Amino acid sequence: MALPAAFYERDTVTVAKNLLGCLLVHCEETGTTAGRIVEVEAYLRGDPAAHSYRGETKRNSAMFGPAGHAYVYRIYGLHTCVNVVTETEGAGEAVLVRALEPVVGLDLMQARRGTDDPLSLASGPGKLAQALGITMDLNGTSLRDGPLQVRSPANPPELRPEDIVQTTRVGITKAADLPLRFYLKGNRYVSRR
DNA sequence: TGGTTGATTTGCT
DNA sequence: GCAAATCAACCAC
Repeated sequence: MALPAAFYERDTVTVAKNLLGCLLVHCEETGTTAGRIVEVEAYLRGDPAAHSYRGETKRNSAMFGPAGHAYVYRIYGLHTCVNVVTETEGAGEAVLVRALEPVVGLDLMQARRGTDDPLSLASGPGKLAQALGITMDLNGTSLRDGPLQVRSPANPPELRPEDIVQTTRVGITKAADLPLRFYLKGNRYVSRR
């Protein structure tokens, strides 16, 4: 089921850790695809690596919108990345979803990604967006009642603190030393170890 | 208004 | 290991 607004209206690191194990679901006419979130990164206020660092712009405006909505952006002209907006409206904080373990609609994901290897379907921010068919028109939409949703699994497995690895973020040049990346320990679908 | 830049992926050396 | 692909947004002039 969809998560309550209060889930997102907490400090971003807490939300990031609690998103691990949740499902990211995309429902559309073509079919439904979904995956379990196994890797995330937090982007905070005052964080030089965050898109919100220099204030609100046309591109990052969704990051300053209400918590529980999506911030979707395009990178390198060809890849799309998905964020979960957190904290309070105007904070400019979000969690980047970096990897999924494919759960629903594997055939559709394989067709979109052009590969059969389950380990390559969604093990990266650009890959998972492509696998789920996420496009820029989902930018700013609600993750609680829109076509793209975050849901709690039917039987949430118990997640202990020692099951989560905390380390530095991937692919950034600024604030590269901050330990704001989180992933499920030992999970084979994370983007890199 | 023009030059620069990525929260990436892929394929080739 | 490294470079290309590819473009909208951003920022300095």
